[in-house]
Order: sequence, then structure tokens, then C-alpha cells
Amino acid sequence: MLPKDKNTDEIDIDDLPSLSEIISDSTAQKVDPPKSVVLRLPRYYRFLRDLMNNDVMRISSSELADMMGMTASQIRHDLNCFGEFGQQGYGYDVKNLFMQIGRILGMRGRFSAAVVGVSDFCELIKFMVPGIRIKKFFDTASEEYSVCSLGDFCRRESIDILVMYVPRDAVADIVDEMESAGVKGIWNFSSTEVRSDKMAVQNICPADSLLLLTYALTDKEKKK
Amino acid sequence: MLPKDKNTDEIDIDDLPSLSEIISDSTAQKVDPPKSVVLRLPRYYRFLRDLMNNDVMRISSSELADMMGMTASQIRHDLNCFGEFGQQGYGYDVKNLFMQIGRILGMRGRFSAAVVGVSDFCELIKFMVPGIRIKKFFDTASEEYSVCSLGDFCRRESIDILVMYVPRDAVADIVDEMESAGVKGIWNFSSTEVRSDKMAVQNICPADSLLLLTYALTDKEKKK
DNA sequence: TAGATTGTTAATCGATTAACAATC
DNA sequence: TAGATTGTTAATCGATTAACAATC
Repeated sequence: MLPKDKNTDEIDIDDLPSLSEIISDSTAQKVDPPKSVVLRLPRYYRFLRDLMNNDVMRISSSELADMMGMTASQIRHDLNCFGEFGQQGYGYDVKNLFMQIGRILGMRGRFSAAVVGVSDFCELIKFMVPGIRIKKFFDTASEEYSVCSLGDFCRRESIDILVMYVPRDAVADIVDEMESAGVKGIWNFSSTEVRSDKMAVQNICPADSLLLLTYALTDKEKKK
Repeated sequence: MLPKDKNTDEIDIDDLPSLSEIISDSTAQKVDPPKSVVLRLPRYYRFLRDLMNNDVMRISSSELADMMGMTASQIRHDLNCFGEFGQQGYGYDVKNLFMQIGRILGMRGRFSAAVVGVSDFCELIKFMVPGIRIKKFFDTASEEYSVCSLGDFCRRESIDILVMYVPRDAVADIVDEMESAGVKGIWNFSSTEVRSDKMAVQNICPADSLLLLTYALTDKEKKK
């Protein structure tokens, strides 16, 4: 979309789009979206899914804002990083917006995964995780388990994502093995953080959020 | 600590501390710390615990920064919101800093909790959660389970925190019951978010972080 | 057309970083 | 004392909000 106040007959050479802008344009996405916005996308996605499940067809930014406890302005601003998904005077089509955000997030049921951890963890992951295809569970307590067998499987089956919850001292070996096996991402619940140059990583530490809860309780007490 | 360039003989009435500043001073904490800083505290806490477990006695902001993938400046800035924990020319005493942050986060092993959810969840929580005293597990699949029995227990035992992972349509009833039972905080893993005026709440949705992982993978693919 | 609501800009606000004086 | 490293300020950077023109 051209700036409104620009005379398009006069072309300023500095205003021509760069190669990277052209490339990103062709994927229908304006440059790199701010990190803060990306972090909010999964939450939008969840709320939109709930709306869909409740057969809500359309929603305005201010209705959604009320529901999610944020400002309408922020919602419109966020969504506009990725395209023009709404319609003036009408709002947003829930299903369309849901699909768009799903597409942006790469939620296409396309990625394959293996899970490694204690059996309770493996069981729970089944419940919790939609959207990736889990090919196999590796119970770390089982006799047949070894890092090699995990690596071989991931290689053989071209596994995209490893979901892991293993003891602190088992982390490094598994990560090395996964890098060599060509695994693309690690979803790590173990208490040691993973970093990798080769793979995308999400470390997730539920206990952190518990500490924020005890912080809130302590803070409330103190203020009384 | 007084500003260096201030002549303390000349007192500006507008510079006298307000009541709220005096109160917060007496708790050894400068006003309200920025939210962004509080969110980082649990991660500091974890890294310091690891250092302690490896018998590291002291650490400088830049060493810690390297380890955590952030700037030394930010670490010093963050910590100074709560007090002067370091020593010029020396760095930070790991154990002391760990204890201070634990204190700030209210991590005093003092809060009691009940857990409600499917049995795999209950089992897993045992592993994952240090620092709160779990008094009882309520398996939602069991015959004896009911919202009332959960509520009665929390009332009787003055439970501080409810850890929950229950189906979408069970959430609202439990939250109401907890409010009336005087429970102070909810640590919620269910897929419906909880909000409450009476209680502190942390909603935690692991699947969100999986979507950020698939986003990263998709983004990487696209840029190739 | 009138009413509603988006898309988009500019203003505000808060968070991060760089730099250096204070001081151990 | 000299060297190291914090505490603290000011500058930069990015995120949020408010406002309104565009437009359905």
C-alpha cells in the first residue's frame, strides 16, 4: 500500500524496495515482525480457536481485546504486521483470522516429532500437544533406551522436532546426537537450558511461572 | 543512597520521600520493580542454583551474562532494582544472590498446595515442582472426586495454591469454589485461561511455546 | 448515506544498552 | 596503589497507546 501523500510520478531512488523487502513481500509479510508481536500470536490463535468452537463468525478488535485483557489498538497493530485481515465497519472474520495466524505460526500438522522422557511425561504430552505428528516415545527408564537408538530413529524417520524431558546430565549428549541426526528443533522441558546454532530451540520451565505466582502472593501480603 | 551532587543542607520539599516510598524502603525494595525485570527473576534464580551446585562461589555480571545470553549491563540494572547485591571489583556472591532472589520471589517453601488433574499430570507435578508443599492430589478420573470435596479440603487445610489441569468445562466451577475456599493463587495448566479478582493466577500453556518453535522452523525454511 | 470499525500514523511510554564515576 | 567490577545515569531503542482518516 502506497503512502497516501506520495506523488507516485516522482520516484525517489531511496524509496525503492530493497531485495529483502521484495522477497518478504512475495511471501505476503512485511519485513520481520517485532518479536513482541510474534510472542503474542499463539495466544491469539487459542482465543480464536475457542471463538470458532463457539460458532462465533466475526469479532471486532475491541471485543477481542476485552476478552483477552488487552487494548483494541494493540490487536489491530499486531495483526497489521502480517497483513490486512479485517474489514472496516465489520471487524475480523474469525475463521479466516484463525487460519491466517495458524499459517504464520507454521501450524500445518506437518512436522513430525519424537518424545523422550519419563513415562508420565510421555503420556501427558499425548494429551497436551495438537498439531505435530508424534512418531515415537522413548521412555528413558526402559531397558531398550539409549541415545543411539533415539538418534538412529530420528535419522531414519527424518524427525523434525524432539520433545524432551530428561535428567540434567543427559541433556548435552542428546542435543549433540540430534544435531548430527538432522533434527530441526528441540522442545525442551529439562531443567538445563539448551542452546544450539544448528537447531531452533524452545526451553520451557514451568517452575518459573510458579515462582511468579509465589512472588505475586508475597507481594500482596507485603502490601497489606 | 543520596544523589552524589546534592547538598543535603538544602532540602527541597518536593524531594522528600512520599509515604509509599518510605513504606517500600522499609521493606528494602525500591518502589515497584518493572514487570519486565520480575519476569526474568526466576531464570536468574535457576542459573544461580546451578552455579551453586557446581560450587561456584562468586560471579561477575559479565560472566553471568555470557552464560545466560544477555548483556552484563542488563543484569546489573535488573539486580539494582532490588538492592545492592554486588561488590565493586569483586562481583556477586553466588549464594547470597541466590538467597536474595529466592526471598524476593517468595520461595520460602512456605506455601501449601493441592493438585487437581488427570493422574499423569499429578505424577509429573511431583517431579517438576520444588518449593511448594503439596498436600493432596485430586485425580479427576477417580470415583471419589468432586468439586465439593476439593473445596472442602482446601478450606479445611487452608491451602494457598491450587495447581490444576482439568477439562475446559470444569474450570469455571473449580475457580468459583477456590475463591470461596480462600485459596490465594491458581497455577493453571488447563486450556481455558483463568482470571480472578480475588486470587493471583498464572496461566501456563505449553503448546504456545511449541507454536513458537514451529514458527521458527517455518521462518527458517522460508528464508532459504 | 450513516454508522462502525479497520489500518496507520504520531505521541507516549517503558526497556535496554552504553558509558563511566564510585569503590572494593 | 592498580585493576576490576559494580551502581547509576543518560542515550537509544523498541513497544504500546491514542487518535483519526480511510473505507466497508
